[in-house]
Amino acid sequence: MAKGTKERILTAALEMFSQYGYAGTNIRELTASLGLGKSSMYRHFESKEEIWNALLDEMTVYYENRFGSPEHLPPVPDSLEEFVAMTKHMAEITIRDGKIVMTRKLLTIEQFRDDRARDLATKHFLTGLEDMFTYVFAGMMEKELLRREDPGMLAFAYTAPVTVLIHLCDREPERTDEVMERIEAFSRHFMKIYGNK
Amino acid sequence: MAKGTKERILTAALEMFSQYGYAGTNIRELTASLGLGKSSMYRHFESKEEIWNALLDEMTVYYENRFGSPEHLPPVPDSLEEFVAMTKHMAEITIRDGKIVMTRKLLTIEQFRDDRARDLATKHFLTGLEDMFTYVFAGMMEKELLRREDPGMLAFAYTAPVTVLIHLCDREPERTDEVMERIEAFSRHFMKIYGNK
DNA sequence: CATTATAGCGAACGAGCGGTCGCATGTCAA
DNA sequence: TTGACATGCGACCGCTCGTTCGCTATAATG
Repeated sequence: MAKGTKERILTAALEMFSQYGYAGTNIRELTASLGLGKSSMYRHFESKEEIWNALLDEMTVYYENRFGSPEHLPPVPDSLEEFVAMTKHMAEITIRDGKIVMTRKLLTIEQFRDDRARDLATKHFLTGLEDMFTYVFAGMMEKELLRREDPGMLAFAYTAPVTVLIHLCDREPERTDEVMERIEAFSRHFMKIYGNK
Repeated sequence: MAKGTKERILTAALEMFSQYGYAGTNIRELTASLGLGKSSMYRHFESKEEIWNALLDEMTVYYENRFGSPEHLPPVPDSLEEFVAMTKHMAEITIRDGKIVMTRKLLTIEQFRDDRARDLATKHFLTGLEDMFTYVFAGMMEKELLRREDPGMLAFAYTAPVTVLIHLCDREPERTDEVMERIEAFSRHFMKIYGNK
């Protein structure tokens, strides 16, 4: 009669949904992976769909905490080298943290079927990072670290390639190290192009 | 006894798989959408999975034709403006052609479940365009249109953002016009940054 | 101690799944 | 005309799905 059963179910669901999709996941396997009987799940959720909705709720909250408010903006770096280090660190987290990876995979898989997943996908994969880096680049321009350009365009030009590499990593995790190197190399290239001498 | 039944089944399958995924699609609905009896499908394919494999075969062939051989490389533009026009035209096709869109969606949805889909996804979303534009940018550097940089890095920095926008379009097709404008704006920005005066 | 709520279990249910079977029909070669 | 083959159909089969049910054991409440 463990207290954390509901959370364990959600974790297992995230794991299976992100691998096989909502339709490709069945309750029996899900509960079995927790050493739980099929029917016991229904003590905690009304239906399979309620699990799905609970997961999307979690993701919405997570997104709000991570990107939703100004106080969670990263500090504006004081040098180009610091920028590279900071973004490398952020990429490291976003690629190695299993829960974040699974969240991304889930949104990738279900974006065409579920409207909430669709909206979250656009935020997670595009606007979230874009807004954050628009702020960072604007700050770096203030500090004369970067040449004056539209910071929004720069944010897009920077975050989109990183996003593509992160997706590559989700797809082929055995290439994680290679991807991390490419992210760093791209960051350096980007700073070389846009940085003030 | 239409001759094209097999092809019609494949088309309908691509349509449904790309929307609901392989697991979320059932044969009854698929055949019904063609005005065909459920069992008639088995005259043309041994199983649901054989349809899936046939679709992947088609995609592999399509990829080979589009990106696989040197003779399908685009001409190297003679001016920065020509580059913008060319890429805009390519984007237009890739975004508006229903079959290409569905292929992309299918690979997006199934990339974590099926190894062949995974490999095709990496090619379609990354290496294909990258190789093509590495060639284009190298050519443009020869013609002194672009400053001399690693053409591979430039290809990545250019194609990845375009890919992200195309994915946005797959997810929210009502934003197609906006996305096309962003692609053009990004292309111009890119030429402004890397182009020789 | 008695009672109630909570959280687990296996059996079973109806629906829907992928797939098979036997039969009907149209086409075409002999 | 006949026989063989290709293509269609609806009925049906066995299985798996999400879900429900009745029951038990433990924990909390008074």
